[in-house]
Amino acid sequence: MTQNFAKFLIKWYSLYSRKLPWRNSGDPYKIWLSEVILQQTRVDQGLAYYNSFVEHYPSIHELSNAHIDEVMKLWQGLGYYSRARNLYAGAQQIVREFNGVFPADYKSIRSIKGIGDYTAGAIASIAFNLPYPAIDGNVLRVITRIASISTPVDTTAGKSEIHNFLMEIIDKNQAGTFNQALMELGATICKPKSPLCNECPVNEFCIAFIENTHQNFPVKRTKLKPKNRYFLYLIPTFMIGDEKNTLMGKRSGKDIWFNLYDFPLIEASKEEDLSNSQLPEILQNTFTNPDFTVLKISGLIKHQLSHQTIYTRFLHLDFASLPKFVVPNDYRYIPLNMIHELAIPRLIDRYLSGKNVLIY
DNA sequence: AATCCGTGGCA
DNA sequence: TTGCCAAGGAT
Repeated sequence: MTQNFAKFLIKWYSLYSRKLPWRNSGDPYKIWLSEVILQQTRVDQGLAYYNSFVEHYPSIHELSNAHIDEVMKLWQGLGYYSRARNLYAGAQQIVREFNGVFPADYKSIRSIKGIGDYTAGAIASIAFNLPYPAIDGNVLRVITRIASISTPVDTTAGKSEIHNFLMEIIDKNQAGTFNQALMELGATICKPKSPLCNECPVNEFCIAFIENTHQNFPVKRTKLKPKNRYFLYLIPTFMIGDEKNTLMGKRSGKDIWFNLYDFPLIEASKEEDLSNSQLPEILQNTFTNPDFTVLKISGLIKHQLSHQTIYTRFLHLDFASLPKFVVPNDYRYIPLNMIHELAIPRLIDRYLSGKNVLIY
């Protein structure tokens, strides 16, 4: 399959590829510039920036002698501005370490600021015809479909599997063309949604096409979709001697904020269960002594964690006696001025200092 | 391994 | 309209 795959792919590329200014330039600088501009960026969006950069800085020499302010100005609006800073730093690095000549070996290319695995492979293959794969998002999608690879692509195992597969099918005599063709195929035919499989030059090699499973690829590590949680924190206050206290406990178990301290917590599965109308019942089910007054209830606060979104309200209760709970627990008496001696979640710290994000 | 960086396309 | 997503590199 290998030979015909590359043959069909490259034939298709020669006939149908978009004509872009950096293609066939053979200039490592221009290829580098285009690859950096196209990181996370569509061709349509980056094209004008590429032309502008080439005009202002025809070679590494001009770029390395530019002023950073001007470089940033030219990059303005394109986003991911560290790319511009790294590009500039990279130009100076090439002047300093490689006498101003773009290095022609993978290791040196990879060492340049802002050049990672993908960009190094792209430059090495396109500018120097070295047999390295260039694995961008397009290639990831194309290859997982062709080879029906279900290993998540955003894992070390998945990346290495794709890399190994590519090393088997890459045309080592024209790796640059092969890589560009693969990316072009991903961008124009093997699209994320509604791929144009009937126009695909290599569909006969594609397991996903044959099995009609293209929509299953690429697989990404199931990022636990942020789950919503609804908290009601009770902040009871009461006097012990002449000192005002509250209750806090050390969190345990498998949940978030393990070993941090927080207030008595009521958690519900939906926001309505914590609405004002539910409060009397909640309090009745929580405390055995009803000798408290409700001082204040906060608005709804949104707190974003990596894998969950927590909506919280804080309810301040002032007790005439020591709070007694229906369900036994390990809450401890904490003088108010001692709260900040304890490790507490950012949500609570921000609430206490008035720096939280209110939904309403 | 997880998070941040920006913008535009898309449902 | 809002919210989600996009896969590169550095930290």
